[in-house]
Amino acid sequence: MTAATPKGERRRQALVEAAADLLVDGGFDAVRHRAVAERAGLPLASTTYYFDSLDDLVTAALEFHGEAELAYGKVRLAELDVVACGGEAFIDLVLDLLLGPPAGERDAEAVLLRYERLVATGRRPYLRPLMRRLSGELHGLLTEIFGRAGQPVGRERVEELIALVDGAVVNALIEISPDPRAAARRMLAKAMSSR
Amino acid sequence: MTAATPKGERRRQALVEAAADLLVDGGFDAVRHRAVAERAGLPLASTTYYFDSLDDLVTAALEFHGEAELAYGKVRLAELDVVACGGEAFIDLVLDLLLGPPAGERDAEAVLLRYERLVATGRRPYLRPLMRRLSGELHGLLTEIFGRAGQPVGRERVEELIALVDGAVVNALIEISPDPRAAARRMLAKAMSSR
DNA sequence: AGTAATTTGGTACGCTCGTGCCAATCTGGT
DNA sequence: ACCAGATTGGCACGAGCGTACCAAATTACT
Repeated sequence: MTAATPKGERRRQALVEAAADLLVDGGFDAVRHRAVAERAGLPLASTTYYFDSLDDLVTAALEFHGEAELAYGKVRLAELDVVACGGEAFIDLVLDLLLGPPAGERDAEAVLLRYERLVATGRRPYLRPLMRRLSGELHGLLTEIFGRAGQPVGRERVEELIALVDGAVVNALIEISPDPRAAARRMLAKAMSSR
Repeated sequence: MTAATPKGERRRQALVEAAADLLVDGGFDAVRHRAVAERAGLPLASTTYYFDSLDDLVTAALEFHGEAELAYGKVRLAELDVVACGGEAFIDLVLDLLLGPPAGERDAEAVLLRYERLVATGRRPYLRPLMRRLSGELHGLLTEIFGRAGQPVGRERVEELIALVDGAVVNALIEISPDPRAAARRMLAKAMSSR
């Protein structure tokens, strides 16, 4: 069900944002009708009025969150300063695109959803079209960043670097005090310096 | 609670195996008291008698499954034929260690748990000690395989190759017809030929 | 054989969940 | 102002969940 009224559209959007927040805080399991309604300050039934099912709500929340990430990436791309984009700064830029802006103490948690959603797609085929689109746009963004920074790369090389970062992150998640960004940074620095 | 009787120990083990099966088939969410009891052909209460909580049961199931994987890896290591271990065959061996034996049509599903558990550890700190141990043993096994095959590698190189495979897999999970093994194979072949 | 400890398994409690229902209310077009 | 359609929100149903309980049965040990 989609809203037909401006106010209705605002309510629907509030639900999507509340669901996206829950997604970040507690993962897929945290997105429940009642939790979403409460966080949005709306009655329970509004969640079933605007979304055919919980899967619909989860999909909308994931799309909203993914688009926000891409928007952040586009901003970073637009404000890219080609001259001040040396090795260190460039690596940080790539990491910010792939993992989001550094979140300090809560970095591991902030990064987690990026991988939960990949793995979750394995058991939720209905997420595949969305995830493929988001992933494709991210690849494009990254390719453009490399080109703009004077290091043009092919599709294979981009996929290789992304895989390296992603693999480093998921393996870092099991550490006592996980610092996935640092692990990814190490891998990325080594891979980019050796070519 | 741990069993004090031989029969009790057998029952407990049956529960662990049933839970491990459910873990493979349906992921973490599928491991429920009732589902485990039913699959093991035991009454519901046996699950709470032998395990203090569901987390305990999940942990035991994951440990059982992980040990089985390591045992498989050790077998492959033991039967390694150094001469017939050329590039292609060696890559397949490494993939089998990291992803388990090829499962044909259901390969994507079989591989999935290996990554679900990494990501799940992000929100379940109680899994960290176990996952660290399993991961450490796998790294050791892989290092030994490389050495035995006449390509000794350092810790950093092993971690890099593992990250490459893992990253390739999680990114392959969102494809229409996921073939994570093929994606990992491509990455691995390229990385190992270029050095 | 007898007693104590362990194990068994049926049952129930309290809770959360997704979802359906429907009278009341609001809104936009005429 | 009026009315059809959109929206609201309180409520309840049935299912599944983790877990506790406890009398009966079994087992281990002297």
